[in-house]
Amino acid sequence: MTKNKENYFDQVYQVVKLIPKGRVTSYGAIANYLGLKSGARMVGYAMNSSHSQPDIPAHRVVNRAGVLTGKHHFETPFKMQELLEQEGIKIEKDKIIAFEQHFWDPIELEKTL
DNA sequence: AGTATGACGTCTC
DNA sequence: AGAGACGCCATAC
Repeated sequence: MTKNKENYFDQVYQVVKLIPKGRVTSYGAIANYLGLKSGARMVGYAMNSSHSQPDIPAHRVVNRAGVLTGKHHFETPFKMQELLEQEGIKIEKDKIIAFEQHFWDPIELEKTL
């Protein structure tokens, strides 16, 4: 398979789809889980490509500060905040309140095993 | 084909 | 302690 580019792009999609409802994670957390400590940018960029994926809750992925940096890439800049609020997450000034409280890390998956 | 930029994060000065 | 620059891999022009 020469064109089988299972980049960590696909890995990111899998992890993002595994994010439990009402929980959020950060780009760095995913990158760290995949082993890319500095590849946080790629995680976010993968989200940009997430338009090719049907079930990518990109609204559950925010930056390290819990800020909805990518909200502008959604259907509407308010869609991201709306989706998060629907899951019980409060947002203020595009920032998640009690971010660490809703923070979820893919590492917990293996840790729970 | 090469350059520039990007939904971030960490290191260094 | 605050500000600036770099790194990561891929896509776009």
